Amino acid sequence: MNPNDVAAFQTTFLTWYDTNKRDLPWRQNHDPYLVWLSEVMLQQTQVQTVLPYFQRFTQALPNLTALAQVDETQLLKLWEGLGYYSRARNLKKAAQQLLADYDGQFPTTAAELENIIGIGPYTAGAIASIAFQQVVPAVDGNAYRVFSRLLADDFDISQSKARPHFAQVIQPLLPPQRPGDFNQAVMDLGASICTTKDPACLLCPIQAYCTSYQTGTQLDFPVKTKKIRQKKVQLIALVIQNAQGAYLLQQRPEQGLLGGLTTLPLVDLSDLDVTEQTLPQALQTYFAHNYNLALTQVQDLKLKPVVHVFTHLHWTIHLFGAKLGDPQADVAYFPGYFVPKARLGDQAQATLQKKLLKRADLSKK
DNA sequence: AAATCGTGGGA
DNA sequence: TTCCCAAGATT
Repeated sequence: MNPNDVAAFQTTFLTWYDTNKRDLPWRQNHDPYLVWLSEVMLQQTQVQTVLPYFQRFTQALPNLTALAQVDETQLLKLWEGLGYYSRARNLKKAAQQLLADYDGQFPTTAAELENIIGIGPYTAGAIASIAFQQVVPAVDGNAYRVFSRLLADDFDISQSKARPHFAQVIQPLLPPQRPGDFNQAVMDLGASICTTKDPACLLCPIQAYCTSYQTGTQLDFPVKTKKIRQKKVQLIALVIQNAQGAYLLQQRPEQGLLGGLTTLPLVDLSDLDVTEQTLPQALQTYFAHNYNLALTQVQDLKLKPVVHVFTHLHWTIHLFGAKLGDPQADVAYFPGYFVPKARLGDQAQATLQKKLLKRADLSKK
C-alpha cells in the first residue's frame, strides 16, 4: 500500500470502528489491569464465553493486590470451566511479580510486558497499544485472517515465524494516534465480518483495499498447513465410596492437563493388564500395586461412556464403581482424598469432572 | 521447535 | 461423526 492509501485506509477503518465497535465491559476504560485480565481470558476463547467470567473475576478480585493474595481454591473456582488452567495460576504469579518487581505498575512497552509470566507477544502488543498507546500490533488469529486477506499474504500461519512476519507487515499500517483502537478494530472485523468461513466481504469497510477480495481468493487465506490429530484414549473413572459414603477424588499434579484440579480417579486402560485378568480384577490389582489400596466390589456401572475432547486428546471414559474394603484404609499413597457428596463442588471442577459426576448421578441435587 | 494445554460451537 | 475454529503461551 502506498502512503496515501495507508492514510485513507486508517481513516476508513477507524471510522467504521467508531460506529460499529462492540460494547464490551473491558472497553469501559483503559485500566491496564482490566485490559490484561480480558486479554488473558480471551486467549483461544470466544468473547461470549469470557463475559460472565470477566464479570465475576473482576468483582471478586478488582486489583493486583487482591489477585496476588487470592488462595488457590478461590482462584481456580473463579476459572472453572474456562479451560487452560495454567492461565489462572500464571495470573496470580504475574500479579505477585508486578507487585514485587514493578512497584505494582504495569510496564508500558510490549518488550517489557513480555517478561511477565503469561504475557506473550500478542498479549503484550494488546496491552501496550490499548492501555498505553504504544504503536505496536497485536498479532492474533484475527490479525492473521484480516491481513493475510487484505494483502493476499500467503505466509503459512502454522509456522512459528508467522507472528513476527505479520507484525512486520502490520507495523507500517498502524495509525500512530490510535494504535489501540486500530488493533481492536481488527479484532471486531475478524469476529463479525472477516470470519473464517463465509466472510461478509460485501459489508466490509475495507473491501476497497483488500487484494484477495479483488481476486476472489478470500477463502485461500490465511494459509495454514498443520492439522492436529486427536489421540484416542480409553479411560476408567472410578466411583469409590468409603465406609462413610464419601467419594474418592484424585488430585492432579500442578503441571499438565487439568493441573491442580480434582477428578474422579482416572486410569488409562492401556496401563491395565487385561490380558490375564478381567477388567475389575485388573483395576483391583492396579490400585493395590500403585496406591496400596484394597478395592472391593469393583464393577462396571454399565453407564453410557463419557466422551470428552481436548485439543489433542479424545477421551472415552467408562465408569466403574468400587468400595474401600477396610474402613481404616490408609489413603496416604493415593494423590487425593475422600469428599462427602455435598462437598464435591467446593473445589474447582473442570467440565470433564462435571460430566463424570452428572453421568454417575452425583451432581448436587 | 514441535507438543502441550480446555472448552463450546458451527458446519 | 468428524473436523475446525476462537483475542496464545509455555516448554
